[in-house]
Amino acid sequence: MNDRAHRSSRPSTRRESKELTRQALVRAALKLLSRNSFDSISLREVTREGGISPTAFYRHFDDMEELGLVLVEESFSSLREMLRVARADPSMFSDAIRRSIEVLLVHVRANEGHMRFIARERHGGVRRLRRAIRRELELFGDELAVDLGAFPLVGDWTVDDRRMFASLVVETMVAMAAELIEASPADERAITARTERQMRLIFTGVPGWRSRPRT
Amino acid sequence: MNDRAHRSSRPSTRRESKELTRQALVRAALKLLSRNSFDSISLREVTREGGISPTAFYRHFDDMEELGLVLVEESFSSLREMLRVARADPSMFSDAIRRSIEVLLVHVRANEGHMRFIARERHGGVRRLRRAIRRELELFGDELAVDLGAFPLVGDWTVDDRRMFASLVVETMVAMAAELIEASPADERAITARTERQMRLIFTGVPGWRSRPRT
DNA sequence: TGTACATCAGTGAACGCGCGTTCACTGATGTAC
DNA sequence: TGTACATCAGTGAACGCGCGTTCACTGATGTAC
Repeated sequence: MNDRAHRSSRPSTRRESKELTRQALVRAALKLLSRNSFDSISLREVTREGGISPTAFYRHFDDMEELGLVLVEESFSSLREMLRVARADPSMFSDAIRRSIEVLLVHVRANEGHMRFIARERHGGVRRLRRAIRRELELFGDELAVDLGAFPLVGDWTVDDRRMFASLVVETMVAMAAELIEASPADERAITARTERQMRLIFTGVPGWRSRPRT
Repeated sequence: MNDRAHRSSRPSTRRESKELTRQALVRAALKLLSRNSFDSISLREVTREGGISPTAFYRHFDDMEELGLVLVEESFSSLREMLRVARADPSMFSDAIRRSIEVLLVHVRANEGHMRFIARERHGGVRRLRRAIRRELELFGDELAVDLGAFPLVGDWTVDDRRMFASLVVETMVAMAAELIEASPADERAITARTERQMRLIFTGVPGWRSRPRT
């Protein structure tokens, strides 16, 4: 009993190796997605890249769409982790805009596959992926809306206005990420600098914004 | 001689019907693109939808990519036409933001195929299409930067600041268009209203923006 | 205007290829006692 | 601990299908004289 409980508390070798194969498939898909969009890569390509036979794919996913949904979850959990770490960063208070852009830049460079997947499939050819990504971006925006409430004045805005604000920020940041992925390192500075000025312009409007409920 | 000149001044029946077939292929591609992304639709699908045999495709385009580039040109020439008409609209002066959003809304509803193509292939799986669309969006932004110079204060900004401003506006407008395409008519009002507030927030920052050359 | 020839948009058969999915299987890992 | 059986991740052959591209062709339209 003790021994059994002990064994089942850590994954068996079989489970472990299945998990490794699964991760290989996910990584293979992300690699192929750097050149093509999701609805044009094939199950056979993914298994070839992942190093298993086509038939073994079904031991892990019902079909390609299910793999796509896993990619959505993965991509956004890494984004949420980014937000969590950023919140704990003390330099956020003194220079939030510049620091946020820096954090996103680092995240994009460290998670190119995930960010490209989000940018590409957000408006891509697979409905369920579009919906899943839109939903995640909305949740992300809601989280950000709370953080934005910590800025002077914004805390007194209506919930609706904070959401409007957050979605503008999210949109601007996603646009920067998408552009960075395509750009050469030489253009990096120009892109982040322009985005920073755009963010500053947006924030410059804050003191003049008259937030009232339900016009 | 007179007779020949006369004949060649209007398109022959052969040219006309070739042009009609070509347009049928373009329309067929746009229709298929409402369900899939460009790199996952096939030449045979396009010709099937267009009502000709697969082999006749090559009478009009070298390959699918060339068709895609034609779609980019078409999509942006309709967008530029929109901008041209909007400029001549007298109500633009009194209520530019609301009116611009209204114009774009009408354009999206009248040109769903084109706008979906831009949103989808902008970050899609075909490199040449991404580049062509990015280039067109930059040109569009440059045109808009000139128009924005007509606003109070903005006319005195540096070229670089006007471009930064224009690209923020373009990004926000493209995001609205992409969202409208996916949305049900019931959500239309909420989307345009939110975008209008975002635009107003951005413009609220204008008086506070200190534009100077080369920081 | 009439005739003889050139052009060329569109056809249909054919090709080799990669696809998603099924099936019966293998053999290593896990479990019961 | 050892044995006998169960589980199940991964295999390889096979299927029917749609793909892009080639080729020689047809016949209506266009052109020269």
